[in-house]
Amino acid sequence: MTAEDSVDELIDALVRCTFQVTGVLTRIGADNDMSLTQLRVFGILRDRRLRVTDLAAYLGLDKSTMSGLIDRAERRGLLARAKNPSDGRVVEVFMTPLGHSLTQRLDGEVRAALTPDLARLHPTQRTQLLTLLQPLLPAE
Amino acid sequence: MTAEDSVDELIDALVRCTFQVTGVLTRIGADNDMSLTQLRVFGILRDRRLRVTDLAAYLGLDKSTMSGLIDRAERRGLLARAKNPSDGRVVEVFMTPLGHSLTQRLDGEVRAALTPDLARLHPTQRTQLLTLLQPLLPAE
DNA sequence: TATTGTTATACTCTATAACTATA
DNA sequence: TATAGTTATAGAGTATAACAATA
Repeated sequence: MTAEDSVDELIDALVRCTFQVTGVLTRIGADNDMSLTQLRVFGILRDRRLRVTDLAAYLGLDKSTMSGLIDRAERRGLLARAKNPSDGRVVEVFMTPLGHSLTQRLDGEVRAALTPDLARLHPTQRTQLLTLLQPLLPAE
Repeated sequence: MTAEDSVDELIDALVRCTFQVTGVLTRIGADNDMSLTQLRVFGILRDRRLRVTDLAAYLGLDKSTMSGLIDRAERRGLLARAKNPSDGRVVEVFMTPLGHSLTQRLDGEVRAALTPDLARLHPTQRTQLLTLLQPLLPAE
């Protein structure tokens, strides 16, 4: 097997793994009336308050798309908006207590769903996997 | 660090990695007017011809959703439908030559996008990663 | 009656373009 | 003028319910 083949095979596994994890996230989201995108938004806002534009850039979405996403989450009491006092154009977005508690619950469900598979790896292997995934993660 | 923490940390990396790869797939799909779901459909039909219901089950979608997805891809000449002669209710779906060539091109783009990251791993590490991902892949 | 697939409907996600308000 | 955000619009993705055709 050539080096190129080994990369191709790995990419194949990586893509299938991605769809697998995405399936888990999508299912758990759907059970709670949350889309995959909403899940990402909540993951990002867990420990931050961001402006609409920054949030959109983070997710690779248009500002207008963000407006809609925020609208719907705000209507459900999960997110809130606040005007920035030093620049009247800016709107900051952050999670409400309800949003935080939902996020925590969803995190628990995701862990519960994925832990059984990962538990089949030895602790040493888990450490290895964590290390090997680093090159794929977004640069800081 | 406890064993549970190590699993949690790994799940975190796995989810971030998933969003990263999903971002690559979404971007490449969007450049070719293909959604993530369409990409999955084409991945599945690469070497198969499936009935509408089986395709829906495979993707975890409703039959009616499949009808719409197939409609749009058929209108673009990428997929085709055929009646099953032995059961008049069944419709089989398969890729056209145009669909196949598009799939090949997209595969190339995905490889080109992900290879640089993976090339930063040694061949030995790539083999390790491939092995460690197996427990996460859907059972045969 | 049960199964396969489509259609009608409604809602979310998404981008583009046009707009308002602020700087 | 430029930037931040919203709104109007249009199309894709999604599920539910109702339907037609076949078994």
